[in-house]
Amino acid sequence: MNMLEIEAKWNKKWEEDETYKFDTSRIDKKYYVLEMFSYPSGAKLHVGHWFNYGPSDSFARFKRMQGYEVFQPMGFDAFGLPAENYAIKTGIHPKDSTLKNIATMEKQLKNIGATYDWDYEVVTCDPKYYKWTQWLFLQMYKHNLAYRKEAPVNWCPSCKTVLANEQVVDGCCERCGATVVRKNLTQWFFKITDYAEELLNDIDKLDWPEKTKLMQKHWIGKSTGGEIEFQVKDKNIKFRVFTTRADTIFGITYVVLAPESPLVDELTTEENRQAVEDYKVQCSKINEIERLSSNREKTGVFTGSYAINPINGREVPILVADYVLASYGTGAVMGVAAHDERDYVFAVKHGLPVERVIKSKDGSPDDLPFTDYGVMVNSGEFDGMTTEEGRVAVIKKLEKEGKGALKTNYRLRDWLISRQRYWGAPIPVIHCEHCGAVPVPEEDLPVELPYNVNFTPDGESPLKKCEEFMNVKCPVCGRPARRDPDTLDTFVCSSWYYLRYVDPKNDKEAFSRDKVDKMLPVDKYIGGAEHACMHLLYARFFTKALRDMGYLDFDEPFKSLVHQGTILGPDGQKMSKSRGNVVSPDALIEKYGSDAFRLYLMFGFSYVEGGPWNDKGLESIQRFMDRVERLVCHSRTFSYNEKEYSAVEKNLDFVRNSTIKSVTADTENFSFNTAIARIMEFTNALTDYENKVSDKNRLFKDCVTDLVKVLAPFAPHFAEELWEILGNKSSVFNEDFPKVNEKALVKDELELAVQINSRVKTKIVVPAGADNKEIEKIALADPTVRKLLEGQTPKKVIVIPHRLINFVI
RNA sequence: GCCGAAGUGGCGGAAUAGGCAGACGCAAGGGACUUAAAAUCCCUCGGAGUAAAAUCCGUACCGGUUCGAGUCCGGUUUUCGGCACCA
Repeated sequence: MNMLEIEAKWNKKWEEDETYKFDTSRIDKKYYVLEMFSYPSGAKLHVGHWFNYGPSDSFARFKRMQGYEVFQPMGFDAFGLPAENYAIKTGIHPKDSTLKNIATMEKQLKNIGATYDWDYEVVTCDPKYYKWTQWLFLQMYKHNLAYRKEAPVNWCPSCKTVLANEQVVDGCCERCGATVVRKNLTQWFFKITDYAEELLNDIDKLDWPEKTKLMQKHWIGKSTGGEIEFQVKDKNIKFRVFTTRADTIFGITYVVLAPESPLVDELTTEENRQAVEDYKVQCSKINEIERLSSNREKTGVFTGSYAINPINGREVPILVADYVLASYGTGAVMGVAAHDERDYVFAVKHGLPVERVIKSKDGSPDDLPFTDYGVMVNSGEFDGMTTEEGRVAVIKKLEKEGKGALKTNYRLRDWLISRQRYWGAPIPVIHCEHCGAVPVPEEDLPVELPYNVNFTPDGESPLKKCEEFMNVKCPVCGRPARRDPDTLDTFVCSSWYYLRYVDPKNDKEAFSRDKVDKMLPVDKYIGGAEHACMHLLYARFFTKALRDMGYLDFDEPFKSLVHQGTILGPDGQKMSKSRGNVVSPDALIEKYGSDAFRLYLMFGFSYVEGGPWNDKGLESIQRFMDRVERLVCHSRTFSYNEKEYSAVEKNLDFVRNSTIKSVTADTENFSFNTAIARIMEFTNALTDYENKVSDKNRLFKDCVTDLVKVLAPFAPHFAEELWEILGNKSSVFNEDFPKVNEKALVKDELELAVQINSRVKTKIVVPAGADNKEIEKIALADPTVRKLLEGQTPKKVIVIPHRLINFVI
């Protein structure tokens, strides 16, 4: 077969017949399969894209054959940093390069032969799309879920530009090598923390990989504890710390502020100011991952001020140290050297006292620091309380005095959405000297991204330099005002695209409520595990926020989730241009066809694991396809009898039905490699029958028909061609996926392994219905078993139905 | 560093809920057919051991639980993903 011709033939036919157009009249049977949309990078589709889209499409086809009306849209996550960097390097405008890349990728995606309905395509950089991204921002703003505050950015003092984390290499600018510092800018945030509790609680309802759920739980990072208020000695200043271990309050020997805490300036005395300022500069050069590294030396300086422990009036020094983060809790912690690992290391290094106030419950001697839960000692009225009791009792007491409160804290931070970049959706806000930050009226959307912009980095956001964009009239007072020069994080665009897909041409609203309520949630969402915490959490947040605003009526966007693994380069490294290990499928597809290529990807790798690329097995896939083709062609030439099944036929029927059963279950689980292995076994059994049985039963022909059907989702063009060869006029994808005849799977006899002391020694055959007693009896009557037992009476007999019997002697 | 996951033949990978490790395939070796090659078909294929068996060892490493561990528990180690401005 010339696979290229066949693929072209069927692609054309499917398009003409609109085989895969979503039929809205069957919406009650809908099944929404969604793959994470692509970033349109310059390169062509690589092996990784195919690994994502090919198997997902096979899954979609499988669902279609099960009778579902499958909705499988495709689109592009088109804004983002790479296009802008490319523009800076080459002068090619991000819009031009992006649209060109999209055109190329669309063409290539069509070649996969997937069941995408391109009528529903979504492109995030299209003003018709980002109009609604901006509208969603306005809704967030209206519902108090968007606000501005100061937040640090990576700043390259030499390029005078903000850098993405990715552009910072070992603390230096990737372009010029200058040391990157942190600098505060006023930026927009979404209040995702308002939903922390619900985001956490609903995780358990999701059919997602357990590891992903766990990662999100840790990311949200709920911890229950309390806030404790400290009075600063000789100053009219109070501040709070968050702690989960209020029971250690008598052991506080110092207090630490994050270097970025606004309190630092207020609390630093004149003689300490220089040292503190120097320290802050030093800290601004270190990133958070390094800062939190527990084996890094714990640096810090004294502010010169003292805090008063509210429980016992004791004065303790206030220090500044970078192991405390401004973004978590209150940006201040109490130092309990005896009962916290980091505090202990810090205290020892800085000569601070270590005072023990918790002893272990069982009284065993233990080393410092003792971080387990225990019993309070040297703690006045609280002595004898356990950690569990004390951590509440201490806060309760302080609460009565107005010096504390029980408090739940989350590690999750609000979502920073401002980007000081060009290639993104402009933030629809106007800044007026008189009226402040004013949202753009909805009727003025979209705020279109101007084309003629100088995006070379020189200290300003690119949009800020575009006067015709920046200068507008204030929508409230009409006086001259300026637009917000920043654009939205691309994660904002991708947090709602699954909603837009079902209604992409709607120019009255972001999506019709009726449509999303009928089509959502997504039944199967497929994408990389690297999105576990960010994209997947942001999308969940959007859904919940929109629900509360009354725009939709479900709680979770993605009912079921699967992560595909990564195909690495042949060297075992992640594919990248710079490593030069990117594998292009084009030549292989030209040689073997896209079906063989897709089959190989599904057969050769675990879908969830991925692995290093090698194309050694592709030929074998071709051989397999040849075998199937031969079977199909031969099957037309035989004449068949309709006799009752002999043992050979019974066995063939068994293989047929166990194949159907396994392939159904495996495909459901995205275990494509084993599904295809089962189809190969079925093919082998059929070949065997063809070669060995001359008077062929009608069963053979039926099996060949089923073989083509079960293969269809995995090799769509090939199967469609075979289906035609078998004399059918309609598409094989309008057929039902074969159903299991359970009766054919019932065997009269079973083979069991016989173990002596848990080692397999021999096998016995027992009637299928035999109970444990009977099995034991049959085994004991077996001459080989009797010999093995050497006349001994087993101490214990264990029967595992359908598997084995074990004699312990 | 922290969080999450993985480690099985020469290779890709299988092993419902703790029950016959290595399904399926690749590579390799041997054979059949052929003038020959290709294609196709058949056999062998974790290691040691043996004439063949028996037997022993074997799922990263060390230890544990169990009649029985690739699977569960404790520890070690290596690799991969994420760590909030790559998407």
